[in-house]
Amino acid sequence: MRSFIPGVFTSYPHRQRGTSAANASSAGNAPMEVTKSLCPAFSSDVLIRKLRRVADISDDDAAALGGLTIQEKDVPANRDIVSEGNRPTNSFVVLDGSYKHTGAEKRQITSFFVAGDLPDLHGIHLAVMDCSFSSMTPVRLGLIRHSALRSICEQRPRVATAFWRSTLIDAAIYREWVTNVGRRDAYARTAHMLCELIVRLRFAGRIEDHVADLPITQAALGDAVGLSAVHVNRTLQALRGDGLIATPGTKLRALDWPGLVQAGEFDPTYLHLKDPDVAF
Amino acid sequence: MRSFIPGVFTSYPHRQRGTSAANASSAGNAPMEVTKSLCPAFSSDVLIRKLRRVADISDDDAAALGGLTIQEKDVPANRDIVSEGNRPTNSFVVLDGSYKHTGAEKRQITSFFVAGDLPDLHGIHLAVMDCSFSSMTPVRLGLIRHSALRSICEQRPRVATAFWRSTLIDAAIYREWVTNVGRRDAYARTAHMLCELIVRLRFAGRIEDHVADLPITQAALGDAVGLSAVHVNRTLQALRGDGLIATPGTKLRALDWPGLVQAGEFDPTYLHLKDPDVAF
DNA sequence: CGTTTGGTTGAAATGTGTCAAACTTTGTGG
DNA sequence: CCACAAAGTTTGACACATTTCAACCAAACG
Repeated sequence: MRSFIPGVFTSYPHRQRGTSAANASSAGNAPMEVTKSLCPAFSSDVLIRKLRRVADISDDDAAALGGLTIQEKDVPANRDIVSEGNRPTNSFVVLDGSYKHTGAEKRQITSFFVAGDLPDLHGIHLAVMDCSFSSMTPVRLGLIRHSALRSICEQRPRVATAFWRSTLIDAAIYREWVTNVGRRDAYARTAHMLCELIVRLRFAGRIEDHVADLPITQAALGDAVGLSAVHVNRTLQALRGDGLIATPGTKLRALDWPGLVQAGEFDPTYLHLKDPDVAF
Repeated sequence: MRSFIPGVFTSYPHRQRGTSAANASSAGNAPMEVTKSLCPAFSSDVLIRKLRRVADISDDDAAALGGLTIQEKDVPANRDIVSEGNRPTNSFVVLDGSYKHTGAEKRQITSFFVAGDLPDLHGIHLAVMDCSFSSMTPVRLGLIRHSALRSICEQRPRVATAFWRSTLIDAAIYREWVTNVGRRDAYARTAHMLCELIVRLRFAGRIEDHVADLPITQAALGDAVGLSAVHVNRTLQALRGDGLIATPGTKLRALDWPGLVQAGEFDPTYLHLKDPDVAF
């Protein structure tokens, strides 16, 4: 009985030519085994906290957000939530657990998501998904109907701004990933990715005692940084050997945060944190 | 006397540690030699056409957009327009010419922009720029104050949606670039990039007789796809050798569009074109 | 307790980068 | 309009980071 792990989500393009067309047209919600429940108190709390990290939200706005109908769903690990080509009518917030974005053979993960994140918020205005989302660990999601999101955006410009800003930060992260994958060698690249994950987990309140629980397989890390699993392994060994990190079990501990930051040429500006207390 | 070339813009993170801090804090508009002029008729026309390609814009909305004050500026090639760390009070639309997004030593271009694009629109809601923008060719820009953009967004939800959608498409393009750089080899990678550029130029009405004017140096292409200039050269030779493209002068002609699409595993879904008549 | 999944290792293959030089085109100033 | 300079392209040889393949080990799982 494994408990929910504060973790990460990913998103990745599907690229399964041939077969994808057929699957893709089967619109609507992707298949997933779920335990439905309705518990708006918790889920809207996660959402509001996230938005407050991203933008200024008045108590009025928060109250309105609290009125949103959020349908909670528990999804096991490694399930597709949304697939490329889908035309979902919901977006979702990650309440707990980790989520990723994947592809077929030559799979590339284009982002990880942690509690509070809104991975497919862009679905409000982009009808057809251009990528897929799936869970990396057991995860709890909060589904919010696009119609509800649109109407709250119309009524509350401040909330609309917050959502917009959230998608802009996602974009900034993608930009940084392009640079990471395009121009840094394996060592710097993985260091950079670990820095980002640590900061985001920290910001989401998911780091305790300087130890992040990163339920990420080395293969998945490789899919994110564009390296083979084997080489990720060797790179992690190098990082450990240099005393930058320790990886007890599924955890990740930054033993030498300044060193790790330097190794990854990590500058958190692109995360657009409202309170950039990134020091570890 | 070189005429304006319909072209591309780029954006790239600066990464010039040390020195950047000093330059960055010199906020406001980046230094550029400009010929100012006020010609809203032309510039708002470019803007409206762009937004109509992106979302549904009523005539009312278009009229409101036509009322925006857009300050035209001519910028020579290879000038910084906005630098990482800046806090600009404008965004700009590319009216004509090409624009890129750059960095220092290990420079990575994270996007190209063509006429109609709004490269730094995210500046409305993200105060500090996390990347730099500069011109690749002589370019004509249309500056629009953030305050003006914000107020039109408040008054006209449809326009706000269009702008938002535009930034979401930018994000989708970044996502695709991550995949491109992370998982495709040099051959597929460059093919994919050429496909994207051709489609976007076509969509912007910048392709005549199946020939795109791509005033892009091979080094710049390399900075975009994460390859060395030398290897880009060899890859282009391979593409030419396979009869996929021809590059007479600064032009680019897709001799075998289906072949190029296949070579690049190019699927234009991520561009979210309203009218996906991508056939060449 | 066997099976699966993920981590670790080694050796060989290869794609891409680097360096350096020649060549070609474009731009500039006399 | 020519001549030179600068910028961009092309070529070859070589170095090396990363991939691939294959096997083994450890831990988690049912």
